[in-house]
Amino acid sequence: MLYFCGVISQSIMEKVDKIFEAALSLFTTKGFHGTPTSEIAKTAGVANGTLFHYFKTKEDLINNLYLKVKNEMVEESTKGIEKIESLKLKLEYLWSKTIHWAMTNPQKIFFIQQYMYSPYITSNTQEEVDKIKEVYTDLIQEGINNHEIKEIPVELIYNIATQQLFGMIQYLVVNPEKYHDSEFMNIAFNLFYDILKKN
Amino acid sequence: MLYFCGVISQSIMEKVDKIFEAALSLFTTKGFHGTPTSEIAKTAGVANGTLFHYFKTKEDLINNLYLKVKNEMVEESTKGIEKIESLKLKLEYLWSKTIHWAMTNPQKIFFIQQYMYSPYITSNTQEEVDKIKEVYTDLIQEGINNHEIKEIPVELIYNIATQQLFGMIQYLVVNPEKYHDSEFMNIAFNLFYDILKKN
Amino acid sequence: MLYFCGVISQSIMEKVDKIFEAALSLFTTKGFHGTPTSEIAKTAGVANGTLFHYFKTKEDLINNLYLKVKNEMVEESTKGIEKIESLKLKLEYLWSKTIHWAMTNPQKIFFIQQYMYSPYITSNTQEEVDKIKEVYTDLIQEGINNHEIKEIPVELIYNIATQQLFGMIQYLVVNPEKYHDSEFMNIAFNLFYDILKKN
Amino acid sequence: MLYFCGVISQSIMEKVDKIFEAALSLFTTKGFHGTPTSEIAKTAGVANGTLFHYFKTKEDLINNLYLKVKNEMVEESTKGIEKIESLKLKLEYLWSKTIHWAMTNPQKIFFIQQYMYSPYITSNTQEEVDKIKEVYTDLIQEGINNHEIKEIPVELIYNIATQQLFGMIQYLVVNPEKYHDSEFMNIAFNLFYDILKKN
DNA sequence: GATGAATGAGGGTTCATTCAT
DNA sequence: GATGAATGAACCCTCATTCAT
Repeated sequence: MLYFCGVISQSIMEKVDKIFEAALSLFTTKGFHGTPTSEIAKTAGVANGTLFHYFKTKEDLINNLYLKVKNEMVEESTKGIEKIESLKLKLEYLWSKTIHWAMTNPQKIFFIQQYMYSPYITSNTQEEVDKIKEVYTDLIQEGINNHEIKEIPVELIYNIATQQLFGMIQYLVVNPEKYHDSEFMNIAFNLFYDILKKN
Repeated sequence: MLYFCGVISQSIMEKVDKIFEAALSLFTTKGFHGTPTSEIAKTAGVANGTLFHYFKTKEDLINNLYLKVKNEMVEESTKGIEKIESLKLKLEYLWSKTIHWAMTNPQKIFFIQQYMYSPYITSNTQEEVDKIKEVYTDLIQEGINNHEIKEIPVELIYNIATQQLFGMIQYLVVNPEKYHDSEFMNIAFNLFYDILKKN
Repeated sequence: MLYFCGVISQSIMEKVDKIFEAALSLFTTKGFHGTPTSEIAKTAGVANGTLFHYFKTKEDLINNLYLKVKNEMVEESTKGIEKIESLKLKLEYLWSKTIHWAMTNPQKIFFIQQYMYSPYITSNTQEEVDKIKEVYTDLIQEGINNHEIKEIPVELIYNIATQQLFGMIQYLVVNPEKYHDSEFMNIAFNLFYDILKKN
Repeated sequence: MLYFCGVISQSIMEKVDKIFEAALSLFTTKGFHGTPTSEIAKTAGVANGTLFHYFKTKEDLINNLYLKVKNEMVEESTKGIEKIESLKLKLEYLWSKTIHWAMTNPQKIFFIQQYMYSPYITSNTQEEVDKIKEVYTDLIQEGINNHEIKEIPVELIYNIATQQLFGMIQYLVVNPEKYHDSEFMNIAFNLFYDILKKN
């Protein structure tokens, strides 16, 4: 994938990004099958064939898009976390950063939810995603070792925490005024933290 | 839709059900787009045209299937709940029945997860599904009124509880031996109940 | 074709006629291909299969309908002509009766115009129609023999006269008020008669 | 529609024209419904999808074909008419040129007759065709103003003349030897002209 | 005779992908 | 690299026709 290269001409960068942008919007609203590659190209303002210079197939496009969005979510929510000392504050940092990212990128979070279990996402991509999630599971494992988090399988905690976070985001998308209610958000975080914390 | 009628000849009933069964299996493994109607018909052992005799379009089929599966999940998990007195036991009943249903119908729970946010499911269907979920939200509201459940918006609790339950199911699907470990299941339920229960 | 029989139960008669009526209306407005037999049946108020009791195929239906309508046009326009003596008056009688029939049965004349050259009308049907038109060609031949009509091939005169009549009907359909203008109608007939009459 | 552009690569021009040619032949002999688009493409020597690259639907194809053929008929029959002075000679020129075109393009005239009243031809197309026919109605109006043509509504004269011409063409198609009989053709034209000319 | 569920061949159309320019 | 005309396989859906009741 050329777009991972560091030094690339501006115009090429722009084209790939426009394709990603168009694909994100269209896949989310119309579905994978409901979106012709021709429409993606048209929306992106490039020629039909150009799309296939950057992505071997349509599936290749959605898989790369999925990885890119997942990466972005993790990067955005973990950026600066190393400065924080206590585990609880780290978790709160992650939790609120993730929610912030979701609230400012509703289409992206919706895209993730929609294609998480879709058969278009290959197992190869899933494995890549699994590597990314180690950032989170390592933190959980550390908390277990320090007796701050319950002694429960890491995978289970991760699943439950992630899913619960998604449930919270869903609620905030429908009730965005709550997002600015700090008292509510405080209670909400404790709903999350209480599951993890020991005793 | 004839299959809603009470008295119907066996053979017609069988045909619609065979179509549902084939569609469930194929949509789950190959996706909506990846499954030709011809393959559904062939798998169901009926003619291609027969499918369109019962369902106006392929989308009509998946929407009816989604409703049917959702209904089944709720019915199976709530059957007999009226005999139980305490709220906590009611919640445990629902929780374990739902997990039991999911473990014995892995394809159905996977189908729900996969098509929950898909654009193929119309808003009309979503509204029907929302009516079904009242069984759960009524129970939560009752618990809030009795001061047994936290005073948090019902919608939020429902979202978080549901999503967390899905997280648990995902874990059990990957680690089925845990399902028979009653100690584990006990801890697991408390992870669920602790979020809901007041202090 | 059962509907040609003299003694038939009322209900059967009615069904065939309702099918004819529905087919006439639908074929004219939506075309042969654009009209499913199921819609004809539904419009006629009979079951889908009933149509195929009376007509072996859809083509059989349109061919019989075409013959029926053509027959009706000829019968309606020639009824009572035997009482008239002069050739000119006979022609005027035919001309005005045909126009009258067309104006009171616009759908039928439109149907004839539309399917006259259509490939759905078999050569067999065309031959039947050709037999019907002898009523007219015989009259023309008689006029030629009596030196009242130009000595031009009968077929040509018939073609020209028929087509010109259709041209007139088309005009009257668009401008129906002219139909009640007897001065106009008189001029119009002479446009028709002048081509035929010798000198 | 690219084929309307003046400067176009030969190969594109050829493809559209081959599709038109194939469609004309097949629609005329087998009817609109009786002709699969796949057969049109095959006959034209292009891929099935290519047809839909140039025409949005099958109906779009027949409408464009109808317009093209009508246009050709008018252009062929009016080419050079401006050099002729007298109205009678102009009419004779039009009449004989039209018949000539019809005799050398029997399939095209048959196509026009067959689809003139068909529901596949949209009202939009009919309006376009109506614009073309002004060439003729203007000429008739001019003749009426000069007291050379009967004072009868232009629309009526146009209808009658057109239809009568079609009647003549039909006759000539069945009896082509008459087309070379100049005495016959002379009489034939007078059958046409006598309706129009004043007294 | 009348019905209408069931059929399955067939057709219009779409669209991912290619490739010559 | 970028284009977009061309492709043709594949799919959803229609509908004339059958046949058991």
